[in-house]
Amino acid sequence: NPLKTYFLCLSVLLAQNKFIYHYKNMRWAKGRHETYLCIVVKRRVRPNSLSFDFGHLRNRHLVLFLRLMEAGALCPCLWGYGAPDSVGLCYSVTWFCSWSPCSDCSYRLAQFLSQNPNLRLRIYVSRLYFCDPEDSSAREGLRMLQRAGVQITTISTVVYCWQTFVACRQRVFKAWDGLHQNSVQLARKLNDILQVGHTHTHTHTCTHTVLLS
DNA sequence: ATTTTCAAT
Repeated sequence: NPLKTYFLCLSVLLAQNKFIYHYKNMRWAKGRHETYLCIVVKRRVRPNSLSFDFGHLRNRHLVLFLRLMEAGALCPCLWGYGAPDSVGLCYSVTWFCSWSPCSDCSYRLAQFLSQNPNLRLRIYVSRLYFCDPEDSSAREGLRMLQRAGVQITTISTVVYCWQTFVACRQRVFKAWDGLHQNSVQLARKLNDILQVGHTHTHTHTCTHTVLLS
């Protein structure tokens, strides 16, 4: 039963030290041989009611989550809410990834999303996974996600994650050194990656800048 | 910056 497996793998709260270690957005993240994925699933049940699900997965469970989405596990019947008129159901899914998705995951996600236009996905990433070479497939994967309508941004503030996914939530989040600066640099790089293929907009922006200066 | 990278056998 894939759904049972999903709930077994989905843990709700993350230990503080785990969260900080894996979500640190430093440029050279040594030893992060794991990927953490915090997710929030919002589902519009009726025009004025929302259901809300959250938790975190890691490593292979990310692939499992993908597989479950592909298998239709987000369908209301499987989730046990069984609305008979589920035609207009809308999902809003937010991912907070420690590493950005690899090219394979991006490809599968994009494909899944094209078949499920009632699902909106936002992805926040702490670090970019294998995105240094300009022609890397990981970069192309991120662009593919963007074309599939995914909003990809870097995590600039982790307070929401801290309050939502981390145990001992009463403790105030203390930002690590360079959190903001790293996030600015990362955002710039991500922007560069996503700009490729949007040359018209880019040219326009450049012209504008030249005129101004 | 010369560096990092989905962790289970």
